[in-house]
Amino acid sequence: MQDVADRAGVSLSTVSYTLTGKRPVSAATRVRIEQAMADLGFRRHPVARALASRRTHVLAIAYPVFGVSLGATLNEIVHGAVDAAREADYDLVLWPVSSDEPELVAELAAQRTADGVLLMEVALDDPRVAAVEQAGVPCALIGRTADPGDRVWVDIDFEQAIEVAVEHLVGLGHRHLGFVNRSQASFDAGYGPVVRAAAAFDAAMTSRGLEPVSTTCDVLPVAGRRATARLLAEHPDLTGFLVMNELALFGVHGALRDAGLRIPDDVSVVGVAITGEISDMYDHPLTYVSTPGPAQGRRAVEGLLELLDGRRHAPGTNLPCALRVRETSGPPPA
Amino acid sequence: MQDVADRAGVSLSTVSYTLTGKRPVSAATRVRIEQAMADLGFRRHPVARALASRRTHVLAIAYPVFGVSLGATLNEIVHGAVDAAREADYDLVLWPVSSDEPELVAELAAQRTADGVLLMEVALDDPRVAAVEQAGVPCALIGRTADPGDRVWVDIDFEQAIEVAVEHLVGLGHRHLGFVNRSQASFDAGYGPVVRAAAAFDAAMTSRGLEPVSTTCDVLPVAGRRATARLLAEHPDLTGFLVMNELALFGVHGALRDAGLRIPDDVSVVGVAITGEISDMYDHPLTYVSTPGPAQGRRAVEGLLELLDGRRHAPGTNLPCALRVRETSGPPPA
DNA sequence: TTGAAAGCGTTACCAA
DNA sequence: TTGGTAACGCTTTCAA
Repeated sequence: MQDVADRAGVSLSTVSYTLTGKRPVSAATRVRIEQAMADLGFRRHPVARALASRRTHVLAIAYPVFGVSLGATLNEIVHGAVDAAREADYDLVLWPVSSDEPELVAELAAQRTADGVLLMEVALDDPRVAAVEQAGVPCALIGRTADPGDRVWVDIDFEQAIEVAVEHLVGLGHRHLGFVNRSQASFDAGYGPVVRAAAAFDAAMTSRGLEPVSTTCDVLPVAGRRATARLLAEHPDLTGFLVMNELALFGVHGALRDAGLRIPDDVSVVGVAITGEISDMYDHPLTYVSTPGPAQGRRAVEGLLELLDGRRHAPGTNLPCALRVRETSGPPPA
Repeated sequence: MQDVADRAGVSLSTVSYTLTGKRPVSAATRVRIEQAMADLGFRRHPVARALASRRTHVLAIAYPVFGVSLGATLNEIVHGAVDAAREADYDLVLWPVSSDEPELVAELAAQRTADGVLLMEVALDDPRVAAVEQAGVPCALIGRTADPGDRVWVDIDFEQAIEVAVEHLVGLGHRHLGFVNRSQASFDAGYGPVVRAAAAFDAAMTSRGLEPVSTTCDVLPVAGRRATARLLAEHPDLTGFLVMNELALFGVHGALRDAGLRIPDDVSVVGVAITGEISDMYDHPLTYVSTPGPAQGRRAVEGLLELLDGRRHAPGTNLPCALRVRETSGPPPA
């Protein structure tokens, strides 16, 4: 940077100030400096910058490399986060830690190698939150804890997602719908998405005078197959299925076919909180209610940056999902 | 750190040296210093360390957030890499960049915010390699370029993987095997895994006096379904399938069932270069030839660190795969 | 609008 | 075996 200053005939500090923009610099010298930087192929050194300014200009996202999801969902969030970070001139790195390693997250945060941390797949009582905050690093939650306080959080509006799916099928004429949720274990643990979706489904059905039929299901194709088969056995009149379980989806199809049912002639299937990528993976393009995906990551980053800059941040938000009608839903058989 | 020095009654530099171990420190003072560090809850500041030592102690891995794989395969590699890095006291971060953004990789490397870069899903002519190296940052390849030179690379021994799978099925009595490869586009592009597997399958079959039947197939369940149906139509005598295509696998099953074939009674299915996680996702636990997964990441990191330390590094390696016999393979029908 | 210089928290060189 | 101190490449305060 001294080289740039010399070549532009100014002091080192002026170069720094044209870079940071924290002090007015006359147009003339700015041009000379920029020219000098171009000539010399100058690049700011982030490490030195971080040391001097006590800001790394890096955001980290705890990325669960061993989660149970297919990756597509997480990656959409990451994508949105990356975009938002880049726009704000921040780098976004992923920390490969699974959700049950709060100590690791704590250690990484304590290193102060990132200005803020994004937490994905946040549980109701997530030790990672305290881990990060105790290190004095602000964090944003994708999902939310039981009591998020005035933290930055971005969650999915599961109530709306379920409502939209039910409305779609009921609107097509269905009266008997089954809901395949995620695992019983996560339900028992009070994991937000699972509990809220279960309640939302019951509400959506009963408010329409319909009987809610639902089941939890491990996040595995085989589990989906068994759960669906059981549901069909107990409720042979079911003509529509809501599935909020990426992997189980694949088993659901198998079970329906085993039962001799065609999609969507005999039975409709709607994925809930699914990405387009997953929908494409289905045998026939799956009708689904999409996750807000990128928007979640984006909002989380924006909120986190507001926090960092001391701007007041918007309160937490539940983002809505959008119905995408494709080829697995239609009117019930006559 | 000055605080630690004061409390231990030594100079700042001595504290630094007990930390780095680059200079002998008497046992007595070492103990005092460690005590002082514990008392004060001292933590080294990685940013300052990086600036002074010109080493970040961070390794980055270009993580394709929008790859076509299911994530499980990539994540196994990441896991191995993380472990190896941690053992060597390095941090490993993931850079969320897709493989077709070499400029991004170049920019990140030029920031010199990592001491070395791991590249996954390396193509035969991968611009990322030059991008990283031109920034003066060493890299290791998972997969390999057409001419890896004396770079560090770790690839899968696809020849062995195919051979093992063929041997397994032929050993069970099969004479007519079909191979479902990855996309035609990647074959045409000369992508290593696809080209090598195709050749290996032909070799394994012809060397046994058998006719090799194979097809390329997009990385999608529907594509797998169609490809398998076509293969069956053209070669009704097929009794075994090798599938080196994570997503197509799900479609293969559907096609076989559509044809009224039971697994493994009528037809056997073997996944090639698949992870256990994928195997578990199959309707019945899939017989497969596993990827070396974590070993790939581990070896790549080890090689990269050797490079960084100026130790001579081992040449590139093809890691072998292991056959896992589960429930989708058996003798052909009589 | 600009310059000079004091840090930022380490490492590593030069002496002792 | 230890201490003092100049970097490392920036940001930012204090002066002008």
